[in-house]
This record gives sequence, structure tokens and C-alpha cells, in this order.
Amino acid sequence: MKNERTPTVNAGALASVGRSRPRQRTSDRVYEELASAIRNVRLPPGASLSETDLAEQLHVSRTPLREAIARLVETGLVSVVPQVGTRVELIRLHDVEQARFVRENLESAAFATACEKPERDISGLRAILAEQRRYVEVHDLDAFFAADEALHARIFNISGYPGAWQIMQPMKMHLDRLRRLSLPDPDTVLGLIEEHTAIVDALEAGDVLGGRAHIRRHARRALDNGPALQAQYPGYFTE
Amino acid sequence: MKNERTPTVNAGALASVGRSRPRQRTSDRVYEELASAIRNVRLPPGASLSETDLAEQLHVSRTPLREAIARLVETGLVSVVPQVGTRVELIRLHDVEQARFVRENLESAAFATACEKPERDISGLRAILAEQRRYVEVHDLDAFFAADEALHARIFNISGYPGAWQIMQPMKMHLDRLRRLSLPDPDTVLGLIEEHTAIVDALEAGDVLGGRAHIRRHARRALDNGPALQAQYPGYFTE
DNA sequence: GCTGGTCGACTTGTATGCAAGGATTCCGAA
DNA sequence: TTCGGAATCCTTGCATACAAGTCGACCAGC
Repeated sequence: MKNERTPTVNAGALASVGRSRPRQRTSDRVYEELASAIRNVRLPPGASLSETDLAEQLHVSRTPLREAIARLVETGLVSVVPQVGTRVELIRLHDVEQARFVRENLESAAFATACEKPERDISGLRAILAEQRRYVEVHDLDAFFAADEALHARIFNISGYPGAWQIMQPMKMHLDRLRRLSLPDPDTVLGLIEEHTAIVDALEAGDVLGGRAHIRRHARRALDNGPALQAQYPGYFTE
Repeated sequence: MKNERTPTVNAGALASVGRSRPRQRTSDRVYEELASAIRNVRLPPGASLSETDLAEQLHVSRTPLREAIARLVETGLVSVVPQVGTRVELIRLHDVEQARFVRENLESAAFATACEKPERDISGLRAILAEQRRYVEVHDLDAFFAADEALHARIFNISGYPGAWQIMQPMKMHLDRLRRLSLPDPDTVLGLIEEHTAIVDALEAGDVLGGRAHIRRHARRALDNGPALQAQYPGYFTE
């Protein structure tokens, strides 16, 4: 492998903008690539990752690849056993339930805080809702998923605790894989939009209790599909 | 630097048990060492870390050190600017406030859940409380700090959501540095014990509202000292 | 004295080579 | 046929060499 600092042919379009200042490191690019692949279940749970093979596929050496893997281990997305192998972590419903607890309570608290803000601006949320409906019509699940994230992030922004959303990101990856698996079901998608609408309505009305109930239902939806998905993809789960 | 796979002289006793199976990797050891040093403010905020120097001090090569640093970057404890340098992140009170929000709400929710458990066992908590009082008498702040962690972890255990505590760990590091700085103040320590006692009492009595109030006060205590600590250690803070 | 430019010492980023250990496979013997 | 053992392949872990960039100091010219 010759030195290819800026390969003209770069496998995989890079959606992320990248920090402007330091030209994005190879390590970072690899990390984004792998994390995205794992979240979208393009790299399915249980898939084994060979460092040498991956390095060759991504046209990088093992060093930056290993640093990316170290970060993925830190977030619990992959596990590496020293002289045995590296694999994408299986989905543990128990862990997902823990993540659900965290998300439900934080989002509930953020919602309550947001309701107290007299200057809260709902228009952005409405726009995202409309956007989501469009994505459903054209069956663009990935865009729908991204908009879903944006909507919840916005609620945290309004609450004044955007950091809480950021903090949840690594943990949420586990939840996201399950949600991504359950997305092909049309009923699920419609239900999600309905709940989103209800949440935004409650926020506009300042209805704390009602909104919390919707958030609670929203957060538990993914987990409800858990057993069915486990039956459908038995190899993706453990315990 | 000769190959020293298992150095006989290992700087710094390692409290963590370590996964039994794979003999702890050098990278892991380095990570624990650095993370602990940063949390205890032995490596103060703003300290610059030279990879070559650090590697020499720790008797390892740059490779495992860099992997440890990559993980520390992932948790936001250090920042590295490509051709400039690596430094321990300064304390941002804004970030600490975000962490406070997360901790207060999660702990509050866990407490409420724990109160519902009829079989909740308080004896362990009482034991930790007694332990903490002993540590105060002998002025062992680090042990006091560790016991503090153990107590809160136990509450999450009782609630049935130990994972929520685990999930908070990386974020809590930021909060911990502030708490560690405010620990030398005797009033602070006594206040902490008092609040702990009140929380445990409330848990025993099943007093959800009372307990939540104490937890709220407890979580905000560290932040209250923020401005004073910022005045005392101006170089440790930013923004 | 001040300013501009160049050189050098330092930083991190990447590639590669080798070492150590586990797992599988294949062959031989019972 | 079955069981045992050894060798080989494949895995990750670590160390080192080199590349690229940034910052600062020093010196020359104005």
C-alpha cells in the first residue's frame, strides 16, 4: 500500500462536513464511516471485522483504523478480544432497556423544561414534521431517521440543555440499531409521526403532563418491537 | 525502549479489577492511568501532554498511548490539535451544568423507581455511609470520593437500572473534576454526608418526593461551588 | 529599534515490521 | 473410526521509522 494521503478515488461518499480547521484525519473519517455503517446495520451485529481486511478495503493502514476501533470500543459498539478477533457487538435487549430508561427520563425532563420557556419557537419543529411526512411518501428511511434525530435534538435545544442530547449519543447508538431495524414496518413509521405531532402539539400548548405521556409512549415503542425483531433476526441478539 | 511486556515495576497501583479473561492490555492500563490522573486533577485542566514524553514516562511506545488518548478524546477529557499539541480539556461550567441536568434527572428517576421496590435492601447503603464517616475522620479524600461513587451506584443497582449509572460515567468525569476540587472544604464534605443520610433515610421510608428534593440539592451542590472555584483556580476554567 | 524571513525544533499522523497467542486443520496412531 | 497432537494460519498488540505541519526563535536588512 503506497502512501495515499488524499486518495482520488475515495470509497464511500462522506456526508459529514468535517471540522474546518484541522483537515479531517484519516482516523476520524474511518470512525465516522464505521459508526455510520454499524448504526444503519449495514455492518450487522455479530459481523467480524478483520483489521487487515478492513484496512485494505478502506485504503488506510492499520494504525488509524485501530484508533477508530478503539473509539468504537469505548462507545460499546464493537468488542475486541486480543488474539481472537474484533466483532460488532450484538444487541442486548437488556442494554437497550437501560438506554430507554435514560432517554425517556432525560427527554421527559427536557420537555418539561422547554414548556417553561415562554419564548419557545415551535415553527422549526413543524417544519421537521412536514419534512418527515415527505420522506415517508418517498420511502426514504434514512432521511426519515435523520429528521427524527433532528426533531428530538431541537427539543433539547429549546429546553436549554443541548448537551444532554449530545451526552446521550453514544448510548443511543444501541437504541438506534433497534429502531432502524423496526423502521421498515409502515405502521411503526406512521405511529412515530403521530406521536411526534402529539409531542409538538403538547409543547406548543405547554401541556407538560400530556407531553410526558406521549414521550413515554414514544420511547417505549422501539423496545416493544424488540421481541418480534429478535424472532426475525435471531443472530443479531444475545441474552 | 526494550520490549517490556509485563513490567515488574508498575507505576501506580491499579484499583480496577480488570476483565479477567484477556490479560489487561497496555493500552487499557495507560487509559486507566490517565483517566484517573485527570479525574483526580493530578493532571490539571490545561496541562499539555506530549506523546513522546508521556510514552517515555509510562515506559510504553506511542502506539498504545495514542489509542488511550483517542479514547480520552472520545469522552471529551482531552483535546488534540493535529500538528500543535494535546492538552487536558479545561472545565467549562456550561458543560458541567449540562451534566448536572443529566445526573439530577436520572438519579431522581432511579430513586423513584427504587422506592417502588418492596424488597429494597438498605443495609449496604448504611455500611457505605459509616465507611464514609470513617474516611472523613482520617482525611482520606480519595477514599471518600470512591465511597461516594459506590453509594450512588448502589442506588441505581437497587432501581434495576445499573446501566444508567454506567452510561453516565464518561459524562460524569467533568462533574467529578469540579467535585474533586471542592472536596478539600470541610463544610462541603459534612454537607455531602448529611445529604447522603437524608437520601438513604428517604429511600428506606419510601418517601419519593422528599428523596428527590435531597437528590436535587445534592446534585446542585458541586455546581454552587463553581464560581468560587473558578476564582480560586482561574487557569482551570474557560468561558 | 523594528520588521520580515528563514531555519530549526517540536508537535501529531501514518505506515510498516515483528512478536505473541489462539483456533483450526490436518495427519498419524490407536 | 476416533482421538490426540503438532504445525500452520490468522488474529490483535506493540514498537519504531518516517512524513507533514506548526510554532517560535534567531538573524539579517531596513
